[in-house]
Amino acid sequence: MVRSNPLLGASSTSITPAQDINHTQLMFQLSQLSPEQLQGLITMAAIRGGTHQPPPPVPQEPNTQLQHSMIPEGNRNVLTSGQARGTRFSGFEVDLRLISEAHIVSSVAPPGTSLNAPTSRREPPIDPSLLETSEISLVMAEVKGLRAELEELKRARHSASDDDGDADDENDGRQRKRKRTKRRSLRSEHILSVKTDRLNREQKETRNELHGMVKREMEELTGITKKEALPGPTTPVPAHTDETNSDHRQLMHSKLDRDVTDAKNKAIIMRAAELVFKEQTDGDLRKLKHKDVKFTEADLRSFATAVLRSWKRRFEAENNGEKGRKAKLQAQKNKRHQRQRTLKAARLAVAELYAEIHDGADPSCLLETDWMTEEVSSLDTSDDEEKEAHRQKMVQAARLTEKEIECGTVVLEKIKPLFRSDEVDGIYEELDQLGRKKQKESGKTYARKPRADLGRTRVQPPAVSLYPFMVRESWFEDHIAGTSLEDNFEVLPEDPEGFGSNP
DNA sequence: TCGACTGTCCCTGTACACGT
DNA sequence: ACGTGTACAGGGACAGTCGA
Repeated sequence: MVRSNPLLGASSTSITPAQDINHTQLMFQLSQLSPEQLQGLITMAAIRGGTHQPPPPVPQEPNTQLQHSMIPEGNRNVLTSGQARGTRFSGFEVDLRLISEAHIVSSVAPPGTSLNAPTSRREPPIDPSLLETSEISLVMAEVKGLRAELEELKRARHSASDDDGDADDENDGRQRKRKRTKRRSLRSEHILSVKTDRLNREQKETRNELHGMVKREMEELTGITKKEALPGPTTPVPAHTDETNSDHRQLMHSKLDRDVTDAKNKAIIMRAAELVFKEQTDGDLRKLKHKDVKFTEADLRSFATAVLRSWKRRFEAENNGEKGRKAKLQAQKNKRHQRQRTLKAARLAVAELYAEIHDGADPSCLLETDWMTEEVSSLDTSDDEEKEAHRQKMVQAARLTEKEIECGTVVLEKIKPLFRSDEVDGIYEELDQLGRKKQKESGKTYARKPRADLGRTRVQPPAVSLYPFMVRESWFEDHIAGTSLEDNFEVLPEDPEGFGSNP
């Protein structure tokens, strides 16, 4: 099979299978090298390709001699044949195939005898002062960039496959090869974008710190802050004045009516990630609490994208009628759910006390958020008159004073789930009493929104499986049996210890 | 009287799952 | 890869209590 190496470009001639170096594989191998090793390879390739200006005579180091001597006769012919085409990097022509071949040669050499020798014992192959001005330094910059990119990919692969981290670097080449063939997803490319429960404490803290930094950077770049209304598509872009250095600069204008992939949005994401990455990888400017947690610029881009999505959502809720309505509904639902959780937490707080009174019967397992009474502040209707009439009923049921009514005191209406049996209702009632008693004994009483019970109930079965003793028989027979709801809930095989049929 | 502390309620932002 | 729906943690606002 003959195919061209994409890295060598269109001008590349056909090459034999032996010379066919997979781009990714090659870059991966190159990434394993130290800067000195790369420097050696580039120098060798340049010399063999005839593009390298010979440096002034310098004492030949043992290792550079070894590098040279390690090239077998056949490969030397290739290197010197001049048939391989070059790739132009910043005005300097260097043959990547030559580099790759030189690398293959070096990679099979015994450790310590070639390029694999420890960095500390190696000297630069040419006078370092020459590198500063020579074209090689430009190539080095290019290669350095590629190395950084490959480091990101390598780290991502490690984090995606397991949590062993750097230990994988010690694995043999066989395992590495297996890993390389693994399919990559975008998620796996981001160290800090893996599921947060797979991160350790330091990584989580660093993640939060970086997220905050990226967000602040984006706020500065766009002028968008939490308190202000989000700018619309036609809002003029104001000039930003930095009072500390009188630097007048134009704010970057986000397009919140467009996707995060929109060119302007993308530019903001890239810029914010770049600025934070530069700052937080700079030894002097780095402010992160944990100095050794690794992260990539891709992580920061991912965070920046999430920030922009969040703004976009807010913008749409403010400006799109249908989406705004949905957002309001969701907020209402969240609020109700939150109250159920509060109720659960309050009952959980006295569960131990309950168990002490009832021979160790622990009611904690009966406290699912989903099983708690709902508390709603208004009727779900768009009819204002109906709403007001319902409020009046609540106000009366809660026995509000005239003053409280005038102040618009909010009353929460209890909506009891109909599935609950008398026994479980009794347990909840006792827990609530214990809670009230506990608070009374502490001598502290706090203002709470008044509650009203107008007798409304919820027929829907809960999503969480029920214990048999919790189910009200009449509810099942009247509302569930024989209906489509019958398949919508599940009853556990037996009651918990201390309750129902398991006293 | 005032500041510190605490409980309650709710908003906001983040994380995750899922569909496209 | 992206948008969307949803759950939930964190923290702010507010109000009541307590002790100096």
